[in-house]
Amino acid sequence: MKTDKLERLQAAGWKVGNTEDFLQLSEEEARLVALKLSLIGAVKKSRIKRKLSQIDLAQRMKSSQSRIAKIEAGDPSVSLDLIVRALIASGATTRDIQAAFTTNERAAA
Amino acid sequence: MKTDKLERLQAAGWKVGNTEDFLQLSEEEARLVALKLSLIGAVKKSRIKRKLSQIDLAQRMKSSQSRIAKIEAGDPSVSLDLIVRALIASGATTRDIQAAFTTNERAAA
DNA sequence: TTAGTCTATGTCATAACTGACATAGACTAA
DNA sequence: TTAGTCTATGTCAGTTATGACATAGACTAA
Repeated sequence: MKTDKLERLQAAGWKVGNTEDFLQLSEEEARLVALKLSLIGAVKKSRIKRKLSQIDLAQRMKSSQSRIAKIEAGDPSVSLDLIVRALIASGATTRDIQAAFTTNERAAA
Repeated sequence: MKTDKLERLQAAGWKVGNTEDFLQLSEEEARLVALKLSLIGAVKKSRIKRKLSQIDLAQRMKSSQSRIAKIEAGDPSVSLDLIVRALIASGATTRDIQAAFTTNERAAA
């Protein structure tokens, strides 16, 4: 764990002893969430760019409109698999997907 | 669809009329599979690089050794979520993940 | 040999995800 | 108003993914 974060947490009154596992996990969890959000944004951006309605995209990937809405709303029931499938189906290029990751990197830094 | 691919498929005797949806889907499916494989490779590479056993990595991400083995074996029961979580837990940097995408891009080109 | 470490594979109950459906809200155009 | 299009949200039965466990194989070192 990074020292500055550790200090901030300790200053906030956190006991940072055997809770390292927990903190470590949180940081990784946060990274995954940030990544998902980034990809979700890319889905919506790509869909709009191609002038596709949620129904259009749903048909392309053999899903349903409600699921597309949930994807874009960041619903917790949506898997990373589905997000990426939507991204691909929406016509996003590999470069677009990479860009989403890059955005994620900036946000995490 | 790209013309060369279309021609290859037609030459192979495929009827490329109203089966476009199917072919389109296959192409997207293939892209997802390629992406997964690429990330799987990155997981193993990152794990080995950090000298972690499958058990070590499993503990880091609160999973099990058998699941790590399945990830690396490309078992169909493994989700993209789990692969990416393993990748993050293995200590892979965002740059490493991006590199996996780059590899994928080359493979798809 | 024996023991230890690491990885692979199968199974299973539980948990998580999915598409489909209903329904509602926002907005636009007759 | 009315109808149409698009999106949001809730529910649910069926499907898929999960961790845990057992077990086996490969390899190394005593």
